[in-house]
Amino acid sequence: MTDKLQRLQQLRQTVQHHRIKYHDEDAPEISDEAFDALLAELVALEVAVEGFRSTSDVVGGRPDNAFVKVTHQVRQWSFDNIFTHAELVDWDARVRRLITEADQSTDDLAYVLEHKIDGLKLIIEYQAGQLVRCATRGNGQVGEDVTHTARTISSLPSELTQPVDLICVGEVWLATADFEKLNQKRAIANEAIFANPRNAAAGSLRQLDPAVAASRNLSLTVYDLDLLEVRKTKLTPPTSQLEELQLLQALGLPTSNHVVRTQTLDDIQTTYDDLIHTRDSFAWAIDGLVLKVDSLSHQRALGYTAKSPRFGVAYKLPAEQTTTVVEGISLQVGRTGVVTPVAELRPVLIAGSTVARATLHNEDFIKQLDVRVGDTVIIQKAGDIIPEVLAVVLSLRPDITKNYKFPKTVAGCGGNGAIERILGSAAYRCVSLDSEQLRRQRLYYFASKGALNIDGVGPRIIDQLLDAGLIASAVDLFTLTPDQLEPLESFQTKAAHNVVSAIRDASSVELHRLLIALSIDGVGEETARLLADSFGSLEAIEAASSADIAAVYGIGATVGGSIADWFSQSANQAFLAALLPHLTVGNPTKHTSVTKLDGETFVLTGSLTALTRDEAKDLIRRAGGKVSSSVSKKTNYVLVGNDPGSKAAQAEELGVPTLNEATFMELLGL
DNA sequence: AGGCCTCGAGTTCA
DNA sequence: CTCGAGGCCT
Repeated sequence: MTDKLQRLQQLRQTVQHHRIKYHDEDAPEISDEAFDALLAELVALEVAVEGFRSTSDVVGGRPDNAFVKVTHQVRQWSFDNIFTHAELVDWDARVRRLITEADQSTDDLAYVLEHKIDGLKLIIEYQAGQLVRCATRGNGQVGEDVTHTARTISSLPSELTQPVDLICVGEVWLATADFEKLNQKRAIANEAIFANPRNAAAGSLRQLDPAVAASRNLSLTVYDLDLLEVRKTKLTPPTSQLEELQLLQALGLPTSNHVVRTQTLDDIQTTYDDLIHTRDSFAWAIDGLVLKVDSLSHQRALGYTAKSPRFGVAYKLPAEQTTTVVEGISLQVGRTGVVTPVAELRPVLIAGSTVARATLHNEDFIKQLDVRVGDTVIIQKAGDIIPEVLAVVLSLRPDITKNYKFPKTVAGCGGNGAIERILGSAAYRCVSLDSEQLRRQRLYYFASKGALNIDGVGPRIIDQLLDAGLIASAVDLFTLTPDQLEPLESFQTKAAHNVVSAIRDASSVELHRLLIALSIDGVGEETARLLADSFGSLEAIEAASSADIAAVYGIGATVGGSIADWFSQSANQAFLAALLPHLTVGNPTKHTSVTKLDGETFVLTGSLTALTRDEAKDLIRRAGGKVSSSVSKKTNYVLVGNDPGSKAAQAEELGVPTLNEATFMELLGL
């Protein structure tokens, strides 16, 4: 290290130290004049050694431009995502329709395909060919100034080949190999590891100290031209996305070598399928394929929705995976006393949300993966929602780890907290189901949507009521008065009345909902409906033997036994006797022969617009149809709403006809 | 014994 | 909303 460099570093540290003392701690150790002298020397050295001023403009520990809000001159959109070939076909059809409606020809419609790099969007501004500002995307309208760190990106030219004014957009990325090395180093240094290359790139750009950013070796791929001032130059404005890329390249900006222009969907699908297999062979991480309509005139015809441009879309590669660290393994006790181990993860961003926990299912699952506290694990979101632990990265296992031993006792279980393995199952369950926590959870369930559906009374409210001693069991809910609630913290007069009236509303309850609310083993929505419909009243169910119940189509010996057992226990009988006087139980009415959908089975996925899912289910049942929760060959129709889950794809696979909301209403004659 | 299908449990949004 | 496990039917 040269003397100058060393001096520079020492100066930086010293200046930073005094800044903090002065600005943040209000306890300066040296005079203002002395500080100014140090700062002046630092600025001079920075220019001499690095060619630009970085931390020299700092006030209170930050460069005064750093992270300053920047209002983008051109709004920064992001494309919608698609995941399947079917969605691709739909998108293409819509593009063609809209172009035709705009009186343009689709004969020359072409798409440009680019890698969707897993990085961080950067908006770059040049004036007269000189780099003046770099900003993050932020919320699309306002970002943050990161010029001081972006300047350290070696492929970002500080001067263009022509003295133009322009604003362009690119992706800042960290090579996968560098990302992994960086994380290993950080793991050894006991620093938080980055979840993915995108976070690492973002973290590097958001450094105060450009030297740190420089050490990260960031790269840039520019892919879009937002604004170009061609006066005073010989340039002609581009008329297509491809020409934009060529122009950006000619100006000295780094563009991608992996751009494809095509007119066919087959080519797009082939490129996508290839990318699934080759994504790991590129230096950058790829999370999809960006498709853009090539012609700018077509793009203008297509325009924007409130959320995103219509002329492009991101065709996402399957299931994002990432790594994180298991910081602990905790045990959850469910309403039924089943004990589930859960991995407490270092929070990590995956598929658009932060994940901090993931189920480890049971003892066998933990053994099979050999997950230990301290391990780095690979996780993914199954169906883009539920985080799932896939594997342990053994090479990153710390020196001292212990294999996980399932405990013998669990806090939250009744009695001494003992648990036992359920016969013939991988799961453990509390030996004693009589504990404060379990009663609490059964009470949450009692009030929940599927059971009594007491509006606005969720776990939080129930906790307050229990803790204040206002209720001991579900029975006590029905004698609450607003006066009792109002003294509680967080309860205004109105809220107190709302809660009491919600409870009153819920006291008029359909039989099957009451059955669900009782937390009988093996009794969920469907079984409860079967019971209600076959026996007609609670008294009839109470009187039935386990054989009587098992005789019901859809209920077998195990669940039949569990139901009869529940009603035979004196504690449960006492509970019912106390509860029933407060309720008006609605026995099921025999469906009068409306047989429009006679016996046909429906499965719902996605969200509906005109109806709620529950309303749709109700309509189906009232028309004599059945609602099931998973798609099989026996399913007659799958009703597909917005943002459908995997069931839509499953329907396609099994050849089950799908309905959208409109065709569904038609079918029902509405 | 094979397949269908319900239950139960996980989680993260607005 | 989704999946795995296990109950239930054929």
